[in-house]
Amino acid sequence: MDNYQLDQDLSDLTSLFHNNNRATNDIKKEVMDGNTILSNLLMTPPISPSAKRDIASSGEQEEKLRIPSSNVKTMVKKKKTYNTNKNKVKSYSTPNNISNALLKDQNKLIHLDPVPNFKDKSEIKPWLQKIFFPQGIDIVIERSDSGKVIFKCKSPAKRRNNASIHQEQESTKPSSSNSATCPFRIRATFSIKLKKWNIVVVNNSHSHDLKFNPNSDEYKKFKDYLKNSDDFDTIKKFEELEYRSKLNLPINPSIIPCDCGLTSEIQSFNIILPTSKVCGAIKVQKEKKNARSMVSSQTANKNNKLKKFNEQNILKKSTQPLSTSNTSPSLGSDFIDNTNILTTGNGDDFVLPILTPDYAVHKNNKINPAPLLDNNLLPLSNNTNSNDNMTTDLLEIDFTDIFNQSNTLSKNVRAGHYNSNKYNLLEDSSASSLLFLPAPTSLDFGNDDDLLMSSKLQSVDVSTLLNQRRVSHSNGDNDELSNNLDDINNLLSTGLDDLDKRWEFHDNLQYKNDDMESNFTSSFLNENFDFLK
Amino acid sequence: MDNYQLDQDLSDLTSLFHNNNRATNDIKKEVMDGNTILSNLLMTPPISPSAKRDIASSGEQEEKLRIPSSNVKTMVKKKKTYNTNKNKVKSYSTPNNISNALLKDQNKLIHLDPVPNFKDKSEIKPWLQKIFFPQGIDIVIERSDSGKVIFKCKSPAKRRNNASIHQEQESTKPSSSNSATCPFRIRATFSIKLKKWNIVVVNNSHSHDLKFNPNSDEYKKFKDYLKNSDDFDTIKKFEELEYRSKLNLPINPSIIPCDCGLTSEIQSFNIILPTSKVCGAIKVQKEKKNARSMVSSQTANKNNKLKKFNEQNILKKSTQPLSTSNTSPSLGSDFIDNTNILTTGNGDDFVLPILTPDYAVHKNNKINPAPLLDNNLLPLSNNTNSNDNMTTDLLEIDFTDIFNQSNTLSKNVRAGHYNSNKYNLLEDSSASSLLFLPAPTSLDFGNDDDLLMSSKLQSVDVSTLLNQRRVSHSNGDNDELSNNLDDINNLLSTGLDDLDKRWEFHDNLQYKNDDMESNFTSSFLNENFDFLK
DNA sequence: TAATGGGTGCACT
DNA sequence: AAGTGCACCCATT
Ligand SMILES: [Zn+2]
Ligand SMILES: [Zn+2]
Repeated sequence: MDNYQLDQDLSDLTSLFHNNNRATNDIKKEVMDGNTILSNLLMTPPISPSAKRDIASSGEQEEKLRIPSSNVKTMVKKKKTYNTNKNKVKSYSTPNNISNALLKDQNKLIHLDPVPNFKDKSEIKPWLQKIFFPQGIDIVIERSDSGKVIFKCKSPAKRRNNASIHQEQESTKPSSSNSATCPFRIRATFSIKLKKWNIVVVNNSHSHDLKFNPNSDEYKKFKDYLKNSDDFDTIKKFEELEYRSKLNLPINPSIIPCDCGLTSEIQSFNIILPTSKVCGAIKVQKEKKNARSMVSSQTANKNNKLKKFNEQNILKKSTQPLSTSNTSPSLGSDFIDNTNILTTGNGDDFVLPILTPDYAVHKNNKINPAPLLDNNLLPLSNNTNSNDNMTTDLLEIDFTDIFNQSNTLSKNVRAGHYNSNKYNLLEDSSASSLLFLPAPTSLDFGNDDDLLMSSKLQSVDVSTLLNQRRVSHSNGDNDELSNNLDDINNLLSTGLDDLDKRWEFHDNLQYKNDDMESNFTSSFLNENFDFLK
Repeated sequence: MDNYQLDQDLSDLTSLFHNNNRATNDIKKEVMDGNTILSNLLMTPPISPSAKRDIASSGEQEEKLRIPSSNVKTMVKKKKTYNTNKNKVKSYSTPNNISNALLKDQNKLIHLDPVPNFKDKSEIKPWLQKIFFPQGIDIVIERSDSGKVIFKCKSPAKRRNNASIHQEQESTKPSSSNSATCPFRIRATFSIKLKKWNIVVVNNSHSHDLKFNPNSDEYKKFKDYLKNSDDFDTIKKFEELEYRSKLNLPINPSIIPCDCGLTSEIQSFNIILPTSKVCGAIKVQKEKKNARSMVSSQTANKNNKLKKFNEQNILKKSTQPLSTSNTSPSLGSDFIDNTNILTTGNGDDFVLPILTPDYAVHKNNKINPAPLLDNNLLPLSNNTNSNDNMTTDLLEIDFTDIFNQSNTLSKNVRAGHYNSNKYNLLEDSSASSLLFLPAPTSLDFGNDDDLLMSSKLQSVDVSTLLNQRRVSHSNGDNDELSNNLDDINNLLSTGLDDLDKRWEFHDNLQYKNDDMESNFTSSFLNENFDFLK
């Protein structure tokens, strides 16, 4: 999965070492003489991946280092590791509370509980999509069988449409941010004893930004499913989500019901930017267990048993999973009695995340906008999406209250409310999670040169979001206009409070925008956010 | 895929560096002081994969080494290449002549012509399997849509079953010879205009040995297909092929009819070992064309057209491709008038390849036997395969004539007949095929230290085959017996003729065998090959 | 279906 | 030699 990246790592580390050797050539001389082989190894210009594999795997790094002969088809000892997640700390989350868990438990297993009593394997994905689309995570099935479904997230950076002709430059393609490298996984396994599906978020981290994309194929299929399920409530909620996304308004995940039966009221609207990058994830080290008595693998026909079970019992595989059921996954009556449920009590003091707007900060300090927002962009036009049969008039939604509310409550975050939440039910694994950043009790910007606003758990208020939104709304061309941040900062100054240094960008920061968008931003701000002035 | 291994490499290299630092601590002292950052970096015990990713992707390794911040996305330019095969030299082959073409045209596109008028996409694979199973190529579909099917070969080296318990050593797995790396491809594309399927062998080379494996899943499915098709002729032929394979007898590809309508009589039985490694393949270098006028990609909806065509016309997709048809792909009446057909005339002087027995020679001079031949091994037992309903009694087959014939005719190869064949219809592209080895006019063994008997086009006779067969028939355990080659050579001396040096193995050559197999070999030889004495 | 990890055929996009 | 969603597999502990 990650081999290109790791390959890069290896060669980069190699050249690090190499440069290190050269830079301190005199001093290193004797060292190199004492380690001729290693040095030679690092001096040879291109080490092929396979050659490097051979080098690294040649023995247990005893005393002598030897250069492997080429063309050797060495049998590389390679051991699959199993049960690597057994050592991970478990956390539990209700589906409604998943956004908190995703933020906090980045190196834990997050058990989703409760889950509906799925009648069919195909019902799991839409149910999860209801939860994870608002989190900006577009899930697809990576692998499945009769008793297991592994979901991964379908990250963006896909095939680009070449709009311009005579394109001398090749279409750039991010080499390390495709979905294959993203470690995020959700595992659903069916327990025949309990006759229920267990759902666990396995690797809660991402190699890419999180952004709800209403144009994705998966989302379209998901909407079709909702229509076929006559789940009008969810349809309505997702229309709101969609609209907010196109306006880059803050997204409140709680607007989507999870159908888990626990519709705990969400009372706090504090806004938190979720981390968009892998930040706290520490994969559990794979332990080498010495040979213990091996059980004979008599479980070979387990899948067959499971199939038989499915045939004889409730689960019936449908050939068209997206159009099968009027059985919308739902309602408390479907639930199995589960005494293991750990809930967060009454759900008070939840800190809900919202999604970062459509942008990505790159190392070279360019802000790359996400591709193409369609022409539904303008909020007050009648140019709504082509989805017919919708029951809600989106123009009737009033976002002002939400903004006021979040703007107000975000101050509670700074006042320390954030740390008073009680959703961490198990012990914190901070001992093993060296990279984990605790939730901030005060906002803390501008002290991170390269990261800009990502990579940290950050509490912001609506003005920040609007500011980001402005930056993010370019349409993907290469024009680079220098915008006047001061205007925006002045406009939003009443909302900045004590957060003055927030938008002191790097000197050489460049970001993209276009005129239409700028105009729209200004007028939109003027029309809708008088309270900021 | 390989990230665990590369991960290992990285940490191994890290600890190499680390140990290096410690072992030469005094000298390194200053170096480390001058590179505090790097050293610290390497000193921290567990570098998480993501952290390593971040480290490696930090810029272009200029002069200063700095610790990069996380979350940097580097954009790597990567260009898809299209029409890479346009520059390849085309050759044409009838299906019956494919074995020649595969041997000779290793860096050409081999157009198969004629092909039947397939009623359904699903008919293509079985038809190709009839051709390529006898070549030792187990094809699977890599990708398909309504107008295209890409086949690749499913190479061996799969998941091994662990026979022994308490296996301290991990299951070894060849790291570079899996099917993903084998370049061999067959492309079938449907032409709407001609209303026919065109089939082209695209990359005629392999990264592995070619060996017909009757135990493969694909072959079992293929046999099921044949049964459902009531194609008794083919069933019979493949039973013979299967039996020969298990006895490691030479396989004559012509025994399988191709149903192309051209049943040209095969008259020559010269035996040639096909190359088992990538030897003559030169992949066409992907050319960078400077910006030329790009044609607008208006072919986006071609697939839709094809689908519509398929719906309106003959092609109907069946949901169960292996059990659909009594329409066995067959017979001249199915053919479309095709004026482009290039044939080989009367098919005289064809040099037919046979497959190497079940072995693989590795660089370390160990002969690794192919996995597990089942208990059908003994030729004279009634312990035939569990496939019922077969119409032939395999025990009635007399192999002696075949051996005599091939033994006799193999001398024609040495006499120069081999080069007199006329099947190369297009101009030879020897200018661009630097690695292509012309067909040998005399046999030539023992001058290849490492490759032993692979990587070259070689003509052998039956005694060689028997000898190889003996070596190959171990059953995969790790015992290494030293066998007495002299006995075999004496036994077969009358067949060796002028080929004396053939079995002078390398000194440190070790090969595997077991007692049962040795006994079987001896008795089998004694009973059936009196003519050799 | 105990839990967990992975390979890969192949059709959809 | 499209990339990938997904399912049918199998592996180890
Ligand atoms: Zn992800
Ligand atoms: Zn191959």
